[in-house]
Amino acid sequence: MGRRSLHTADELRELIIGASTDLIRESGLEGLSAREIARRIDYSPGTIYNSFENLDDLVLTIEGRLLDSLLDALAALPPERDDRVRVQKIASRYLEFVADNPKLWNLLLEHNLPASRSAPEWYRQKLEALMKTVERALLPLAKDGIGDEELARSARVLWAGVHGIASLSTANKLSMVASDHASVMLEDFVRTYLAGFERNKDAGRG
Amino acid sequence: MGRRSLHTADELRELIIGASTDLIRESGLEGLSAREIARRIDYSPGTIYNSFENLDDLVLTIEGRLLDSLLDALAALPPERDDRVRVQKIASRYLEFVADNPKLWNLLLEHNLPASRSAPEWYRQKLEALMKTVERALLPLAKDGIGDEELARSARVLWAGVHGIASLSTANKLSMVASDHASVMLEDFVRTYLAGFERNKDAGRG
DNA sequence: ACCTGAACACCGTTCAAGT
DNA sequence: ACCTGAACACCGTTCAAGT
Repeated sequence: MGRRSLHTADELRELIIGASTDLIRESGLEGLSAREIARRIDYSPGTIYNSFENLDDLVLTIEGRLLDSLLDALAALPPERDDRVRVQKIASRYLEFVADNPKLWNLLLEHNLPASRSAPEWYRQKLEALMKTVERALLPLAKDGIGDEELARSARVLWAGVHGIASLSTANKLSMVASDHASVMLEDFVRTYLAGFERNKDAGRG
Repeated sequence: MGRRSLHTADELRELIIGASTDLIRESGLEGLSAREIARRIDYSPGTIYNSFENLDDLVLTIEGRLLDSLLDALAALPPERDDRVRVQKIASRYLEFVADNPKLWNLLLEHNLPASRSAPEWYRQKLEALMKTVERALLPLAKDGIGDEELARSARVLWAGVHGIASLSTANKLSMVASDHASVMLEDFVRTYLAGFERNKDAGRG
């Protein structure tokens, strides 16, 4: 029938992203389907493929926005005098963010690109920005003259740990973390890790 | 047509599990379908539903076997005089296991039961057994008179961290961990965490 | 008793045809 | 130019009917 320009290309794109985000919030990646999106925005399934190459691209776009809002949330954190507290705040803001958007966050873990594709450059850059945030927070606690590489590794290790706790608690995975205890565990983890990290400052390896 | 008893119920069950495991090894959870299993074992799709209630039950069974073999692998670890080295060995045996069975291991992360179901008791027990292994390894490094609860929490925190590194590296997720560096990061993580953990032995909180 | 295979209610994606 | 909707190749699951 060719209903023409009821929405601009941009509006249509946003409609699709909005409906998809709703669907994922409601029932996760499993709940997302091109046909269901089409039903909700009152277009035919085929239309979605004018705005996005396929569902993977749509999901990647949503993941990108999610990473942006996490970056914003971390950037909005008030300044902190105590460097250890600053790392703690970053970690708990992350946990809070994940807890506020559990299904949406799970996208980042559940969604696998086909083996033939790897994540686009802009996606990698957002992750890189995230790591830089952690590195900056960690730097004041590091021993003098720590190398870029060692700092980067420490930040990734710390982040992986934070991520492990957050993801196990939120996805209710390996059901080992009661989610109401996640914040306690996280604080415990960061404190313990930082204690070990700062110990490196004074002495060599234990 | 009712081809009768070509295989016993048990044999059929094993055929299904075997074909499913192959499929997952080849192409992950996405590659698994009742119809494809049926094709491979030369039965009709309906037959699978005589052996398993549905695909979730089948997947849960496979996850159980995977956890069993991890438990076996950890139990087979040779004794170790140094307590810190023992924890390191457990962690790296875990990483090795995950690296050897990446897609299969990903089941544990990707596969979500419907909200209406929670994991069966036997499943929780296997996870509990895993945690006990970590707790036992951690105990000699803890301060005297550490409480059961604190030990349990520390073990979970340590495990979550190990898990975070392993899962990010294997799933190639958040593409922040070059997988050839995973073992270095893991060693770094365990060393740093243990240093912090043991510091608690002597002093109060930092 | 065991197994089939059609049936139902779904998918993602493409593309000729319509306005 | 934009959108449709039928078409193709798939799903999970059920269950009457066959041997």
